[in-house]
Amino acid sequence: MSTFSAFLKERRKAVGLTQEELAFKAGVGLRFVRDLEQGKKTLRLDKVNQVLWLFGKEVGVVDEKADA
Amino acid sequence: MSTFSAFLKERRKAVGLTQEELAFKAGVGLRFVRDLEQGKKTLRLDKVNQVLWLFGKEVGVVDEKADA
DNA sequence: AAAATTTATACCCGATATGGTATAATTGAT
DNA sequence: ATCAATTATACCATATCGGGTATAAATTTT
Repeated sequence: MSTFSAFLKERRKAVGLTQEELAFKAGVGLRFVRDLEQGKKTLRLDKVNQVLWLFGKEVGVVDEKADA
Repeated sequence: MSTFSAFLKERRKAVGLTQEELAFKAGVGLRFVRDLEQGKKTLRLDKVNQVLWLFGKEVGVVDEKADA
């Protein structure tokens, strides 16, 4: 499950950004941010990282079903 | 940095599997396992998960530069 | 309430990841 | 040191991701 979806959707709103603004800041396409928040599971690792880095986070190994 | 590389390479050897066996068990191609352990950064999230699940782990959000 | 903004869904296209295979290099065993 | 097994690198094919755009739906603002 894309915990990324929940995490980012919340974080983005917390700092008051639109998907479009976030996409621009992260250097990814708007479509990607949408797919990401929609929970698409086949995203590319590096692109996800580009977004997470905006929040001081990144993709890593966690225990199964764990919630970061 | 693909912490995945280090994590999986070590874990795989710990259980005494070859890349080929791991690939088969995970249901991914041998080439993918190789790319993964080689630290390729543009891998697909779902494929990485297929491998991590074999070890009770998965991809998740972690603090930047953190080591799981 | 309507209007405006934001988000979701659908389509096309180009770039590339994945899988397969082959070969080279490396590692391990005898 | 030789031979076997494992791993690394390279090439080709197919599938699909990411970006862009357009439209619909949903949310927010007034």
